[in-house]
Amino acid sequence: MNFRVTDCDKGSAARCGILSTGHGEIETPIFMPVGTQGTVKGINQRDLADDVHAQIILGNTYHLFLRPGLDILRGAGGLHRFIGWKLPILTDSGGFQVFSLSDIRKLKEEGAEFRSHIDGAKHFFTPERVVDIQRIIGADIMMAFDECTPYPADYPYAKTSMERTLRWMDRGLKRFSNTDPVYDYEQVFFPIVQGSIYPELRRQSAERMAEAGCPGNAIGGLAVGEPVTQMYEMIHLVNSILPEDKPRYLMGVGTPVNILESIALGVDMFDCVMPTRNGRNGSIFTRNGQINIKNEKWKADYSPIEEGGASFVDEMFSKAYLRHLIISKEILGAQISSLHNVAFYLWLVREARSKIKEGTFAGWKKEMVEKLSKKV
RNA sequence: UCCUCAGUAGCUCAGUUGGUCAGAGCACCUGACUGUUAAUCAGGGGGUCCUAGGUUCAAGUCCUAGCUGGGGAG
Repeated sequence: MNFRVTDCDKGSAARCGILSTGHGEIETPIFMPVGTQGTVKGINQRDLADDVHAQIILGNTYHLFLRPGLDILRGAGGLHRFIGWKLPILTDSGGFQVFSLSDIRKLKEEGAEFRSHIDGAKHFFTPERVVDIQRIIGADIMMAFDECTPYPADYPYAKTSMERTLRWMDRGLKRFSNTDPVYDYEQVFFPIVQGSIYPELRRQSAERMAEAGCPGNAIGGLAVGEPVTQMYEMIHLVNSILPEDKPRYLMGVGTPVNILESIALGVDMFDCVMPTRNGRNGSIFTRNGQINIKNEKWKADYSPIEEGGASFVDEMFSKAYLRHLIISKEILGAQISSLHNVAFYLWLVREARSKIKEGTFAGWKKEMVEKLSKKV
């Protein structure tokens, strides 16, 4: 895998780059829609590629391992073929599930034991096994197994957690180096910086990642409840340590404003469930702010969802119609709002790239942040 | 005409032997949602308990009459 920074913003750490993978090139900064179970919920693969212009999507190791399972994925020839997606895929390792499914897992030095939320069966995930699984899934970019440290975490816990994640990173990287892709394209391995909100821990973690020399690095454990200013401080600190010539991936973030601010801090890759999940629940992101389409005020608003919006649905359907669909719990409502929101996110990063290239990013970002912060 | 059952929130209904009995679900309104156990979750407004009398310290709860609706008999 190769990463090439093509343009740098003068007023901030924002930059544009091209990341080439086994399934083609990705322009950064990029937003990666989340497709946990081999589907970006509510959006089919053709719309995802042709309308949304997604360049890469996510899958999840834990969820795909449980269902459909490795035999089915291997039999299909990997996740790309299984789901009919020709562009790159990044898989999260299950590290987030260590956090989000804390009730049904036991954390040990060796790894994490999960009780399947589907049938209760026990499964032991180790840093090595998670690499093996991601080999079989066939992710272009596979993530190290980590613990997404919960918030708040006191210093001793955050330190223990961060250090274990470092040891897991070493083990995962070793397994990665000693194994080959299952299919006929390159796979790469990204480690994940942890350390909660403690600068000292973040620094240590980031330094070790930098040393490891992987083709890309991720920042995890943020946007889990801490104040946003602290999140930005951590990103700023970590990005000052992570190598400039490698892509930086901020995991699980975030709101459109979070994304713009983080691009300004030098982040290149993002993923978040927000556009799909919030979309299903009636939140519509637009250039002029966030809309709760369930609100009564849209009941008879026959204007387009978003004039000049990024998706074909924006001018094809009205707010009143979308409200009707969402309130009636019609499947199409979830589909339209997901498509709109994800297209909006991709539009946002596309605009950011072009502003960085033009050298007008700072002013544009300021203006956008103001607009995007509003509730309409 | 008689018998019988029912009448409690916008809707469908819970409310034990009269004493936190003014409740639920849905609907409506509003809010959350950040590497997806979420087409989810939380909160809010809203009722002269059909009407009028009566019994009782106390009545959606018991009694009488009426009104409305369902079922049945003639």
